[in-house]
Amino acid sequence: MRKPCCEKKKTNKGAWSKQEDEKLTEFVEKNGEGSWRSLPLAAGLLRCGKSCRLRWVNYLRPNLKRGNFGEDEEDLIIKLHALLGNRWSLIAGRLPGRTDNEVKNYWNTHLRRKLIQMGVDPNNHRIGHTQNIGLSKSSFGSRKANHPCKAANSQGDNDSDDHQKPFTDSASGPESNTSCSGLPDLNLDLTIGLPS
DNA sequence: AAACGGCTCAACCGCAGGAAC
DNA sequence: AGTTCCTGCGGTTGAGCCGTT
Repeated sequence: MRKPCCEKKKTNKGAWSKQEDEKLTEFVEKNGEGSWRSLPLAAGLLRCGKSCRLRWVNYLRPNLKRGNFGEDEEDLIIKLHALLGNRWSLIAGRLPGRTDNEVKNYWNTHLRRKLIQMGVDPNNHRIGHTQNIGLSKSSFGSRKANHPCKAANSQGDNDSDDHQKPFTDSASGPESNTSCSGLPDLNLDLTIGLPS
């Protein structure tokens, strides 16, 4: 059995206080990101390392854009989701100043509904198939091959995909721009850079 | 003004992958 | 080669906010 990520009884949970934010910010600015597991102790925080990382990444990190998504951002998210499925970190990587959590929330609260209203199935981006709208776990399957395109194409190493590999190939193959989704030409330059 | 219901979003949970040993 | 540890990811939850009745 793997150890729990932190001593449950000794850590705070729930909303972060201002003091905790300050401690975390100060520590990370001084020592850099990483070593999340040992960070809480070193920074004097009664938090799980995971929780610290999340707080930093989603809220405290500098250069975070907060507030409403612009139309261009919405558009990009929809297009990227059609290609990548629920790979929020990859999608967020294309949106400067946005976090995966933010993108995921925005998708689930706004964009999914918007697509449904337009008669587009948010799961596979096909027009007209709006059944199984609920975000069931099965709708995308496991973390890997969690998109209809991937599932359909997942022979060989098609799945080793993402992180460093440019996307241009998957978007420009023989079936290129019409992609699996039946969407019209997305015409995206999806060369993925390393997330900063 | 109070009660209610829906919505939003920060935070948590569990899992998987890779690194380190 | 096998095991353990750490990190990152996606799914889910729940407190709080806001609009409606």
